[in-house]
Amino acid sequence: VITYNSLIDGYCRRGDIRSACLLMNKIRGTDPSKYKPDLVTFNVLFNGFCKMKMRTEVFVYMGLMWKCFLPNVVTCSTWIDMFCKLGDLDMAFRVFNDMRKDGLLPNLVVFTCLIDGYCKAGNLEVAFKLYEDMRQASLSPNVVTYATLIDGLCKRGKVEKAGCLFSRMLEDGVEPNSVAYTSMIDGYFKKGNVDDAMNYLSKMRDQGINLDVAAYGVIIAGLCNNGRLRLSTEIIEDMVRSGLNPD
RNA sequence: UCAAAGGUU
Repeated sequence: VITYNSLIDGYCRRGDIRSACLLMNKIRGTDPSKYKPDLVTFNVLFNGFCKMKMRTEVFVYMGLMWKCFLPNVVTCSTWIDMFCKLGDLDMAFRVFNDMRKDGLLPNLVVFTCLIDGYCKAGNLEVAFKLYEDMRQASLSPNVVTYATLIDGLCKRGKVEKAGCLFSRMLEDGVEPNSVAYTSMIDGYFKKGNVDDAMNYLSKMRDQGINLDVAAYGVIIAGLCNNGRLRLSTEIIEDMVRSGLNPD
């Protein structure tokens, strides 16, 4: 089953949902006590559907799953993430409430999915309320949670608040990564504040965090959009020197 | 063996 699950996961990641489903149906069809899909098989398929925004297929397989398994935390976070990304926050919240009713404890990932959903919908109030809720549930926000909130603030133009949250993250003992820095840098560039963007870039480098392709993309575009073409060509040279190719 | 965050509009 583990081998099958990995195969199905591989198909899903390639975007080949068709092959994934065919394989799933095949192991469901080999009735005997030979192979049976387990909950992970369903989770993997759900994730594939979610990435492709195949909402109706999810409902079909939900029905199949219920016949043999109860959803676990991974199942629920996959559903919640999908509904959030489809913009159906009410449904996402419903899954969140239902899982608690069924005695499942939402974990860090579940909260972070919801927080991201509300951030992207522009509802920072609820996002921060969830951030408080998770702390009250004795869950410690990690760098993904913080990066999500920081990006939400930056995208709404609240770069100063994002900077405060960035500091709070450090006080909280959470190590920033390239994603958290990239959101801050992007936020400042979009405000036309090249100096503070470059400040965060220096901090990032001081901490020995390697710039990845997304980080370079933000910096290069930011410098270009702010008329600093000379500097941006230097950054491009850096990127090439570090062995990354502009994509 | 499975779930969450950043750049391209």
